[in-house]
Amino acid sequence: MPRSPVSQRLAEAATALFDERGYDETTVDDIAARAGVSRSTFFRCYRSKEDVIFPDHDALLDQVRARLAASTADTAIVAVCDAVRIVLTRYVEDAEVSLQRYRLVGKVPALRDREIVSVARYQRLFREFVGDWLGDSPDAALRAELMAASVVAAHNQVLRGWLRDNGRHDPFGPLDHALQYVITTFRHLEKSRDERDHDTGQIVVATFRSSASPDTVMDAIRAQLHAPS
Amino acid sequence: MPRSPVSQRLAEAATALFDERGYDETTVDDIAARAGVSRSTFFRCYRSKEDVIFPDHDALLDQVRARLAASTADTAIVAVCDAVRIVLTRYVEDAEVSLQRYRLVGKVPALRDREIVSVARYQRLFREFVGDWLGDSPDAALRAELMAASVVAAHNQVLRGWLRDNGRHDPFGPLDHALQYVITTFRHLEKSRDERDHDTGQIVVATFRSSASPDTVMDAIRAQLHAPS
DNA sequence: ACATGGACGATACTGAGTTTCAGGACGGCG
DNA sequence: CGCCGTCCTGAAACTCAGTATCGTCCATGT
Repeated sequence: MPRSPVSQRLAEAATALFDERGYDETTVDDIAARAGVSRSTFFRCYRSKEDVIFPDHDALLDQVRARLAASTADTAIVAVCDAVRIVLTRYVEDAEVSLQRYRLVGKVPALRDREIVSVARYQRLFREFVGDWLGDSPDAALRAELMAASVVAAHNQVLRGWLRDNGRHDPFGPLDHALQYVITTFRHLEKSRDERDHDTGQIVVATFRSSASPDTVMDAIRAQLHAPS
Repeated sequence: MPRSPVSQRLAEAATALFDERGYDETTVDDIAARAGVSRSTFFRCYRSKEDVIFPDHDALLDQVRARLAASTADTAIVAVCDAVRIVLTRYVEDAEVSLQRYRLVGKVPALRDREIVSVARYQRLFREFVGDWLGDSPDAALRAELMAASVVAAHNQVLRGWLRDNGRHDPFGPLDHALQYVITTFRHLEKSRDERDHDTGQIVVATFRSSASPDTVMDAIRAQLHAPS
C-alpha cells in the first residue's frame, strides 16, 4: 500500500537520499528520519529497503495474471500482447518514477539483481499460462518456456530503449513491432513443427493437367497444405 | 577458489547443515564451527553465505565467454550451441552437487533469486555477442535479445527436466533437440524478415506450359525462391 | 464515558557482512 | 641462528537490515 501519506513521504525521502548520497550510503534510519517517522514505520510500509524502489510489483503481477486468466488458448496471442501492454503502460504512466528508478538501478548491483528477479516472475507467469494453453502437445513445456522468454525479452528490449531515450518517444509502436516479431516467429515454428528436424522447409509441388479447373487446383492445394504431411 | 582444503570442508559442512536444519536455520557461525574454522575464515573463502551453494559460476562464465569470443558471425550458431553445451556439461559433471543444490534451491526463495540472477548473467553474455555478430542489421538489438533469451530458456528447460529426473537420463539429446528448435525458429525468422509485417508467408505460384522441360521449371522456381521478393 | 482496533514509536534482538588488529607459520637471507 | 616480510588465521568490535515485542496515542462507535 504505497499510497498512504506516510509511505508516500517515505518514498520521496528515499529517492531523494538515494539520489544525493547513493543507495548503499543511505540507511533506513536516514530515510525514516527525513520522512519524520520512526524506523518501525518504515518497515511497516515497506518490507525491505529495496521495496521503496519497487513498490507495487505484486499488484501489477496480479493484474497481468488476471488478464491472462481471462483468456483461453484460442485468444492466447491477444491475451499475451494485452498483458505485456499492461506492464509497459504502468511504466509509462509514471515516467518520472520509472526514469529515476532506471538511473538508480543502473548504478546499484543489488537493485539490478532485484529487478531481474521480478522480471523472472513475469516470465514464470507467462510460462505457466502458455503451458496450460498448449496442453500436452509435443514439446509443450519447451515451447511455453521459449514463448514466455521471448515475450518478456521483447518487452524488456522495448522498455530499455524507451528508458535510455529518457521516455521521449512513444514505446507502444516499437512494442507492437517487437511482439509482431515474436508472433511471426512462433507462427512459423508452429507451421513447421513437423519438419523442424529437416534442414529446410518442405516445398509443395503440385502438378495438374493444364485443363484442370481453378477450383480443382485450389482444392488440391488446400488439401495438401492442410495435410499433416 | 573453492578448491582449497579449508573451503572444501566449509562447503561440505554447509551442505550438510542446510540439509539437516534448513538454510535459514543455519548461521555462518554454525558452518564455520562444524568445519573447525573461524567465522572470519568462512568469509575469506566465500563472499557470502549464498556463495557456498554457487561456487565457481564466475569461472564458468569466463569459460563461456572465451568460447563465444573465439567465434565470429559466420560460426555463430556453432559457437552458441557449444557454449550452452559447456554449461550443461558442467552441471552433469558433478551431478551429485547439482541435484543437491537443485533440491535446496527449490526450498529457499533467496537462493532461487540468486540463481535467477546468475542465469541472467549468461543471457546478458549471449546478448552481447549475438548483438555484435548481428552488427547494425535492422532490429539487431531486438533479435539479439530474443535469441539470447531463447537459447538460455532452452538450456534451462532441458536442465530442469534433467534435474527433475534426478539426473537419470542423458540430457544432451534433449538439449540438441531444443537448440534445433531455437535455430529453426530464427532461421525462419531470418528468411521471412521482409514479410514479417504480413499476416502470413508468401506463396509462390508458378505456372508453366505442360510442355515445359523440367529444367525450365526448376530454374524458374529457383529464381523465384531466391528473389528478394 | 468507555471499549476496541489500528497506526505509530521505542527498544532489544538476530545475523550477515566488514574492518581492524594481533598472533603464528613459513620461507628466505644475512 | 636470528631477523624479517608475507600469508593465513582467529578474535573482537562494528554497521546495518530485518524481526519481534510492547506500550502509547488517537479515532471511532455505542
